[in-house]
Amino acid sequence: MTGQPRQGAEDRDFLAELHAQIGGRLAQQGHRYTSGRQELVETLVLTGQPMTLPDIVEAHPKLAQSSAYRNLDILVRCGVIRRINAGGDHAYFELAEPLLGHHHHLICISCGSIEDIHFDSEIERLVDESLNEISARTGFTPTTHSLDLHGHCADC
Amino acid sequence: MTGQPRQGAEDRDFLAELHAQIGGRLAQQGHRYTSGRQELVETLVLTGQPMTLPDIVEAHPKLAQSSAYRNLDILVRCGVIRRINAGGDHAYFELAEPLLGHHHHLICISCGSIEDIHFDSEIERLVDESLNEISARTGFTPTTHSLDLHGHCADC
DNA sequence: CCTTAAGTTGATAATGAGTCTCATTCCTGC
DNA sequence: GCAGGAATGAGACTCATTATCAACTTAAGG
Repeated sequence: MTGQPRQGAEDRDFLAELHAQIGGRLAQQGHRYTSGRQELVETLVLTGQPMTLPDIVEAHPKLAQSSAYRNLDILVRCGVIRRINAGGDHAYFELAEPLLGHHHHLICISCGSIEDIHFDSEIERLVDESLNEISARTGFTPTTHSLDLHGHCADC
Repeated sequence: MTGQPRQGAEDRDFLAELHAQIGGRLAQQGHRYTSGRQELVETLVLTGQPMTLPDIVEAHPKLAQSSAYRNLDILVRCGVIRRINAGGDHAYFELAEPLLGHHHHLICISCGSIEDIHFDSEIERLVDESLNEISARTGFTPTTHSLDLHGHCADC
């Protein structure tokens, strides 16, 4: 479901529904779902992997840098896009979890690339339990967790 | 062991041994363990929580900003200190896991504070298993994992 | 339609965390 | 002691990201 570029016929339906959902979310916050924002989202969906801003602009040169940054920020605020701080020069962006599903990342400490991975749901359940217990004990109110694996990717 | 400021008598032994270990690591890479670097380490140890560079300089105004950055970088390269990218303006620094033990973080998305937490070792074992399996399948060579909880701290 | 208000865009300027430079100072082994 | 390498600190610099602002687009009323 995740991690694959989308192009087929049923994926057009997926895109249409996604756009509808996102349009709703933006409207709730008094924002418009303009063509530039749609292209931003489609670029992320079609790539199927987290992208940096230079990645995005390169893949879609029509998007002005300043607008891309501004729109990514708005989409992040609206919960449509998630910003990933991998430690390199640039932040990475991908669809937010409500749209893409809960998952984690393989982060290469050599080349900085990021790949999505999915965990066994049993493990997720156990981790969630632990986290909830810790939250209850410390008065911390969790919204999400991130479990990322750092190392060297197959190419490095 | 972690998360508590250190001041007591047996903690002086801990510090002495720590300094010895770190000195060895630095020497291996042809670096000296100067007083500025020792103070950097002690500030982190005594605080017992991840700190940003402004935190460190405020706690120890003798340290010049440029030297602090340079020395943190060297200590990170030598595996003595770990850099945490929490997403805020500043990176956080803490003792590396070989010195502080494996642990995770509560990251407040309001005020940006970071607190150390420890997991049940059984959970850690299961997570490690999953991660190893994923690594084997994808050709990824892991060095470490990060499991952080994002949300609002008790004060926010 | 016309108007108006609000949202958006893109070029550009500004911000600021982190890095680099370099002259000076400090160590350390000989 | 002293020569050579390492470290320091002040300041200049880089560059990802944000803010600014005038021009443009859109949506809703009247």
